Order: sequence, then structure tokens, then C-alpha cells
Amino acid sequence: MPIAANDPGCAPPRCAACAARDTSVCASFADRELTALHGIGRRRMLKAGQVLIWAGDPAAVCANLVSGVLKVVREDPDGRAQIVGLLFPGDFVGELFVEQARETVVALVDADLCLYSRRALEPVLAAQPGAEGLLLRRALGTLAEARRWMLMLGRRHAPEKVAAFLLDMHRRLGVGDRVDLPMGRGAVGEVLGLTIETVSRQMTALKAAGLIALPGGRQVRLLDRAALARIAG
Amino acid sequence: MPIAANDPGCAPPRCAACAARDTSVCASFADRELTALHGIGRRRMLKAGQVLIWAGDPAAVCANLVSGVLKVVREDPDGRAQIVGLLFPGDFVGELFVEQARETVVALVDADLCLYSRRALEPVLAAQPGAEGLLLRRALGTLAEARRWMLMLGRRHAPEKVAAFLLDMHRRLGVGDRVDLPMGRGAVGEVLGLTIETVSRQMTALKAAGLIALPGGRQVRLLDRAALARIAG
DNA sequence: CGGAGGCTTGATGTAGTTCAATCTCCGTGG
DNA sequence: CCACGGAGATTGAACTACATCAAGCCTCCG
Repeated sequence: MPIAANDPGCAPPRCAACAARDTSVCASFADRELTALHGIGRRRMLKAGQVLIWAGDPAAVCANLVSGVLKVVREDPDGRAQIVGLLFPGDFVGELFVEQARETVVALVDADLCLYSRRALEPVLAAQPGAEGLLLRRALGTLAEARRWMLMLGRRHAPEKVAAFLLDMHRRLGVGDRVDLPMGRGAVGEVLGLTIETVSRQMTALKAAGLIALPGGRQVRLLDRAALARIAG
Repeated sequence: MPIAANDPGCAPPRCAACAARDTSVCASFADRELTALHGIGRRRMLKAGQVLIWAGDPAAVCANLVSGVLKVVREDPDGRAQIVGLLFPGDFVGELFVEQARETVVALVDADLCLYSRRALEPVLAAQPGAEGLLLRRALGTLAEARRWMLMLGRRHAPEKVAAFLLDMHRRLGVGDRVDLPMGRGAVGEVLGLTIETVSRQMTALKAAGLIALPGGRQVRLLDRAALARIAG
């Protein structure tokens, strides 16, 4: 990794200061080429709850997530919703190479993105050697994660699901033994394929067993991670 | 698409005759470049039930599926299994860029593959412009499919799952109103996150309702696809 | 203080699992 | 040729995990 490639001196200032500069797709771009990407991108803030992409709409935009957490949701004709992905800083947002969005993307907490028109982005990616390779690696990683998730949805019981979810969130967002969940009980249910009541009961059970504490709000303290891991399987 | 690119005259004979020549990743290779790929590939036959890749083993091989159907399985520590993917002719088999296989790959029926060492394949793909882009498109397609599947696993009831599965299989393998399922009831359960008994009961119910017929073995006739689609949602 | 949104708790219902027995279809061998 | 055996499929009965329906309960903010 040559130092010059990421030398802030010649990258567009907004990119040089970007928190996701080295973890997003942009990492495959040297500062020189970054200018092309910069030219077609713009910053966008999302408030918690705001929708970025509606399933069914034309797939017009992609983005790099700079800060915040987004959910990717699939919905039934009859309204049952399943969260099929969570996006964290550095993740790529949106669907390439399709005309119609299949998934709704919503901010779970206030978020910050670097937004691109899909039409403009695709040729830039194709022209930049290595960019599609990088996206391929990411996509394969996301696929592996989705499949792990499928095993959970199809085969595991509520206690295992909740324990696994808490450990997962802690791995991504935890500080010490604490996690501040970026979502309410309802959305946790949408992630795990459970109802809000079942999630709530499982959390209470874990608290009663002394494995977690619920200091209030969306905060969780994982008091016995080993035991949680044992439950998660 | 220039005619010369796929001129059988200068492709390696095995590739020129390959049933998957134009649907697999090979389609991104002109005949000239195909020779490099051909050089590192070898044919392999799999009997129904044979395992190609064991989860946990070093990820040594990838392949193009030429004929047959494979299942991709994830397993719990305690043995519960979930099929997370089905592979059909033209599909890419195996995991790139990882050292350890996360999924077991098994032939559901007799299958025919074009096998590559992963170590040898990766550089060839990187060198061939467009190959990684093609794989990216495929990977994104597979991801979208996995997410559709997640919605099914998390949110749908047994009757909807079975109806949707039958329509899906018919779309891929059907001739007229018939499908010959490439798997038994047990594996259908592993796909849908159900037990073998529940699958069997649902099938009997559909038969009783006159929506399907079960002529025997793994054959199914879809007598009322509109009604099935209505159940599938 | 009051009211709304999200969370918890309880009571009841039910879809799907589990356990177990029987059946069907085929291939094998007497 | 038919009897036997085995694997997969079906069917039944009982159970249980989770959903559903329905109150109540915090807690944050106007």
C-alpha cells in the first residue's frame, strides 16, 4: 500500500477528511482517480427513520455510508417485513446493475452518506481497474453473511436468535461490555424473524438469568458473553 | 458480441462443446483467452449424494457447473442443516478469496463440473478484464436471491413456503406442467426451514385441494399454477 | 401534568415440531 | 416369480414454541 496513494495532499478535501475513505470502495482509488468519483458524488444527511430508497422505485442512487446505521428491508405483498441487511460505516449502499430497487433502505439512526447517481457511478467503476474486484469481494462477504443469517432464520429458536443478535451487535458497535442498539425491539424482531413480544420476553429472560443488564433505552450490557455464546450455539 | 469471440474453431475442443460455455463465467472469455482457463481446469463427474466441498476444509477448488444440481449447505454445531443455495448448470461453484470453506457442497443428482484450483483460478480472473465484473453481477444476483429467501424463511408460513418452492423449481426445471424435483422431501425441508413431515403434509394438502398431482417418485404436476401463486403470495 | 410511543407482561390460541407407526415403492435374492 | 428388506414418504397423536390479542407500564417531552 504505497503512501502516496492516500496522500491527503492531492485528494479532494472532502474525501481526504472522509471517515470512510479507507474502508469504503473509495479505498481502491488513488487520490488522482478519486477526483472522478468525487465529481459525481454529493454528501447527504439522513435523519433516523428517513427513507433513502423505496423498494419498487427506479434504482437511481448508490452511496457509501460514512456514518450511522441503515437497514435493508424486504416486504411481502401483504406487508410482512424482513430486514435482510444492516449497513455500517464504510458499507456500500444500493443496488448496481438493476433498474428497479428490490429493497427499501432506511436510516435507523442519523446517518451521513456520500451519494452517487447509479448511472454515473457504474461507468466510473468499470473504468477503474480493481474497483469491480473490490466490490466483488465485498459482495461475496455480504453473501456469506446473508447465508449465515439464513441458517439463523430457518433453524434457530428464539433464545438462540436473540443471544446471537446481541453478540453480533456488540461485535460491531460494542464499547466495553456495552452496546447501544441502533434500533428498537420491533426492528430487532424484523431482523430475527420474531415478533416484538417474543424479543422482549427473551431479553427479559436473559436479564433475569443475569446474562445481560438493561440500563434503559436501547442500551444493553453483556454481563456474561461466554454464556450468551453458548446459547447462541 | 463479435461472432469471432465464440468461434468454436479456435476454442479448446472441450470448451467449444461445453453446454455451459455461454452461460458460465467462461462467457466473458474469448476463445483465445479461454485456453488459459482450459489449461488449469479439468472435468469431474459427481454421483448424486457425493460431496464436492466440505465446510471447514481448506477452500481449494472452484468450478463451473455444467450439468446437474448441487446444494449448498450450512450447518450448526449441533447438526441442524439449512440449504442456503441451489446451483444449476452455468452457475459458479465454490468460494473465492477465502481460505476455509464455510459451506458444504453436495450433488443432489448426477452432475458434471469443470473444476479449477482456486489458487490458479484467482489470478486468471484478475488478469482477464471483465471477468471480475461478470462475477460481480452474478454475486449480486445470488445475493438478491438469498435475500428473497430470507424473507421466506423469516416471515412465511409452511403453505406459502411449499407453494413458492414448487413454483420456483418449476420455473427452473419444469417441462409443461411437470417438475422432477432434484431432491427428496428431507432436502425440501432443509431448503424451506421445515421438517420433512411438514413438507409432506403440505404436499398432501395441495394434492387434496387439486392444485398439484404426485404421480410418484419426485415428480410433481402443477395443475393450478395461478392458485399456487396466490398461496405463495 | 398529561399523553404518546415504545416496552413489558399476561392469557390464550395454533402452526409446526416431535415421536412413533405404517405405508409405498423398488431393488435383491431365494 | 414372489418374498423380503430397506429407504423414503405418509399419517397420526401429543406437545411446545411462538404468535396473537389485550392490558398495563415506564419515560420522555410538550
